[in-house]
Amino acid sequence: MASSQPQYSPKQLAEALCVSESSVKRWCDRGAVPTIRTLGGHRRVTLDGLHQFLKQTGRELSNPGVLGLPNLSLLSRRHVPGSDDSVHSAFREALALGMEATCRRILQERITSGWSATEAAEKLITDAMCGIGDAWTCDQLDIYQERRGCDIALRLVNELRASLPPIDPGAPVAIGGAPAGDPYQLPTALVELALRQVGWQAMSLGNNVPLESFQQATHDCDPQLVWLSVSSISDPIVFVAQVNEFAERLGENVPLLVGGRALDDTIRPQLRYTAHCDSVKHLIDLAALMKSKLKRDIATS
Amino acid sequence: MASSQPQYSPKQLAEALCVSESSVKRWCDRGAVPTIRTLGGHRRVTLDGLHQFLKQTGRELSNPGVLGLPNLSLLSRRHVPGSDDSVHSAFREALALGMEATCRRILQERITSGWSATEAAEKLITDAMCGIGDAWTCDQLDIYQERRGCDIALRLVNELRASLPPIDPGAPVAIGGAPAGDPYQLPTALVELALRQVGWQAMSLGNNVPLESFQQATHDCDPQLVWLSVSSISDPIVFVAQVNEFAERLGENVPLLVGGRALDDTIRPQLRYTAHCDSVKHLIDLAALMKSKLKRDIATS
DNA sequence: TCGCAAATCGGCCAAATCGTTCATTCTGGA
DNA sequence: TCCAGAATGAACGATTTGGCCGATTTGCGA
Repeated sequence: MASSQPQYSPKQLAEALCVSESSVKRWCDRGAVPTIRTLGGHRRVTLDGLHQFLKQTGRELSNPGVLGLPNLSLLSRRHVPGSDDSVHSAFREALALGMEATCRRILQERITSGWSATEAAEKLITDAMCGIGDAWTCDQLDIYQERRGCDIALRLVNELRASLPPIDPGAPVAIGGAPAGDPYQLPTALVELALRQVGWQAMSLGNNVPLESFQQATHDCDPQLVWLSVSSISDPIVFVAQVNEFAERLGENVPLLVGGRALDDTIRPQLRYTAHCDSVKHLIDLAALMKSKLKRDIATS
Repeated sequence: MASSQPQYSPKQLAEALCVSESSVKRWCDRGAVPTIRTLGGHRRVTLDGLHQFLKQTGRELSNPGVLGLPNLSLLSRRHVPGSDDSVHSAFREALALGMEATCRRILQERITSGWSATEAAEKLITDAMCGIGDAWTCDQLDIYQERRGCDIALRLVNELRASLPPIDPGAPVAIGGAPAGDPYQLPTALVELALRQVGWQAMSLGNNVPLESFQQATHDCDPQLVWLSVSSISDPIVFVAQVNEFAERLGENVPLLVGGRALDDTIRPQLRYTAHCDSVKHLIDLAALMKSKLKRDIATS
């Protein structure tokens, strides 16, 4: 997360929230607002603490300006439906120009206005990378801009990943990645983020991992779920054969989720898999379902 | 080895703690922060003293970057680093097994015991990745372990990068990356980290970037320094020709630093470049030198 | 080694914040 | 409708904080 963490005094919060200073102090003392103290005993509230408070109480800053914060309600998802495009294009442009701080800010604003980390990341990043890819094939962008954009996006995803609450060690394990010949890191990183957010102990093996190595990893980690993110296929025939062998060995008990833009209508029918996901949203729903099913199975056994 | 502990001034602590310099001075005088004095009476706080203060008051650095410390609580400081070798092998093993938290802890202990972020990262990570590479070619490790290790290491480097103080917008610009056919992201990320730490506005273009795209980037960004990190070469003849053409176009005013394990004695003599760096340490020294030279040039012009 | 710019010193003061108390307003039930 | 309990907002002296100042020290380059 951002290295600089601003802090606010009760008076500032009071003005931003349009309540009295006394109330803010009481809320701090009651524990509703996470508060730290200076050595002399003055209350200080970090930005994280403020966000936590706002989220838990469903409150909004009626006057964010005094804290130097952007007006979140204007970005609210339901309030400005038509602004999606403008936000997306702003993000895409910033990513192409290597303006990492701007990208991070847009993503953060998206999240503070009610999107989940996964939703915001998927929408903004996949859209932007598609757009950059298109522009690149049209010679409007240079290769280095595409590469740099990938690096920045990966950093953002990793930051979101780090900001998630710690994983429950008892949670079911999921592993996955991108197969050999697939150089894309972002999709599998997004899948990992999504699964972690819905409570899986998800671990991405990375990109360009041969399916034999998936098999070894499955043996080592004993997962309850395996995903395969496929953005690029070098040899379709070999790919289909290897995936099917892998699926065969996985057996019935471990579901195999596949997805990715390389799995088009010519490839997909030839593959053995448990489910195909068109989007991360789809994946999340499936994963949540499987998690609760696992829980039931354990409870009944 | 870093023998003497780093020391911080009240002003630095103030920024890291998000309080005023006056308050830090008062806290020092009150005895809350263990303080030593220079002969002339200036206050200095050692890293140990800082730890003691943070632990006793249950406090965290809200802005650790300005002290060159990683962005994590210093409370969990178990000071049992052991010998260099044992630390290295522990890190290597944790990386191979995907134990990200352990890796992060070892790296941070290294930094809080006086190493700079760059030094610690280079020593631990390059050593570990070499070791993992060796074990992999010997069939002791699986491919997925190597890929996962790279991903984790890259995350760690990016976390250190994020914990650095914000870049001075007036600082000289440096760009660089790994050329086409080179799939390694870590080396160029480490170089970027190192340059940022010594005050450059460094931006990595990523891996697998064609030299033509380097040229475009040079045109777009107008850097004062360009680096080329080469860990793998597909076609040596083409590579040499392209690097030399690139160096030619760069001209005299923009130094080209090259490095990486692929530049062996058969390749290097054929290349045009300003300097070759055997290690990141070497690179840091050179970059610091060039930065001060730039400063002088600007001052005299 | 010397000189100079930047950092730090100690002290001072206005403004902010502390904890507390009390009057007022809001809320839900008899 | 009335009342008791809870939350809010305002006011108080005591304490802390943050910025300012001229004098001194430090660190770096010539």
